[in-house]
Amino acid sequence: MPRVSRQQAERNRETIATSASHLFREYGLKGVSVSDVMSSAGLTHGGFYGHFESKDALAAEACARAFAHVQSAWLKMINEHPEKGDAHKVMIDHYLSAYCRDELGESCPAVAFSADVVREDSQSVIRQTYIRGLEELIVTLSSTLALGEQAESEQDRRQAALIEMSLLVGAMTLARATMGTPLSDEFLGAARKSFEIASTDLAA
Amino acid sequence: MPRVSRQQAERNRETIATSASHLFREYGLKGVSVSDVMSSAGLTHGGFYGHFESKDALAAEACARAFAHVQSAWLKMINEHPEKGDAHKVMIDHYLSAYCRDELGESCPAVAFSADVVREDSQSVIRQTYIRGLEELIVTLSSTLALGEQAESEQDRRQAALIEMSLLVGAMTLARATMGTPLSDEFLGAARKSFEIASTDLAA
DNA sequence: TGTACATCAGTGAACGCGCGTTCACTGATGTAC
DNA sequence: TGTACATCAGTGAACGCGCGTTCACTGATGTAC
Repeated sequence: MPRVSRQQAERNRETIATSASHLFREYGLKGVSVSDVMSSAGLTHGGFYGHFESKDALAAEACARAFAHVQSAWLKMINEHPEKGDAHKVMIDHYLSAYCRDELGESCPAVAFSADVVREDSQSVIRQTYIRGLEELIVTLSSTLALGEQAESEQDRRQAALIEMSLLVGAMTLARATMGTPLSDEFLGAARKSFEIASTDLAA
Repeated sequence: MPRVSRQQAERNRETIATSASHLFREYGLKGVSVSDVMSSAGLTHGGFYGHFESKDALAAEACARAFAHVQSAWLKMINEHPEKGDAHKVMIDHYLSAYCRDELGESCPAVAFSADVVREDSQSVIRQTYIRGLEELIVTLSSTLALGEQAESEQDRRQAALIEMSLLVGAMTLARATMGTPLSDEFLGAARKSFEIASTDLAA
């Protein structure tokens, strides 16, 4: 059934990218072949290079899409919780939920792609994509911070956001690596508690 | 030059395991072949299966060795800094140093193996090795915590250790992924600052 | 609107390559006398 | 201590396999009249 309509071809491209975004996050860049992605999209492997220049190019696009997805989810939460600090709490609770830990394919790209990105050289497209996506998440996270009443500097906000981002990524990484043991829930619980205490401190 | 002495054979096994421990941390389990490990140890690939049952078995041993190395480094710091809280500060400062970020081959195994471990099934030897090593690091880290004067519970200590471990792993992961950009140093700096503030709070 | 034909999205065989693992072989080591 | 021989650590060719990528082909789509 070759030669589908242009509209269908564009839809196929979307499906390939979406499948890749999920598969790469679940199994890693080297744990998924081009054939895996294509059959997951209901196609055969040969047509791949009509849509993407290389596996690396697909990986970069999959990474960008994953970041865009988290970014829009966070913006949605911010819109839906206009009261100061509410959105922040919702975002953190969702990020550190057991659901988010278990659904590897929906994983936060900052966690899922980190190991692969570290091992790419710094000029690679996926690395640049990762850094841009991460920087945008930090800015968004920073915007939700309701620090104390005292005049806090912009640097304080950014620093707080960097620490929070690190804690989110670290707790999720370790909770995933220890999945199936009590330690896994302990990591999520401890991190959530840490955010609660910080909020209380700031509110006081 | 086949048939070396038993002593030399045992030394070769050590070299293979040590090389693997460094290579796997730098390039990931799937980024290093058995041939890579063997030639890094100055041997040819064929002899590998005389020393290890499989690549997976080598990976598990390499992971165990990396954890043992960090554990002994921490215990050494604790011994050398008996004053309350001093060892903790030294450990944290070292962990979050630019040197530790840049030397991927010497990397903390909790960071380096996390992505590979997440993608192994929960019965795999490397996963069990990782979890045991991580749990031991947490206990050691917990033992260095000088919490406030008020009677803190054992749960408080453990929770604080889990949070600290998460922050260490997250900050290092993100600093590595953003290496070569200013953001990388920002992550390390922000995390170090976070530990300082926590210490000040506790001291007060 | 209908026909003729060029286009090109998708197929599946094929490419060279490197992987984890096996194995017949070699020759120094270790042992029995 | 010296000799004869069994052992076995390391070598390198070979195995089947799956990878990323290419390409000749097919036939429905898109277009020109």
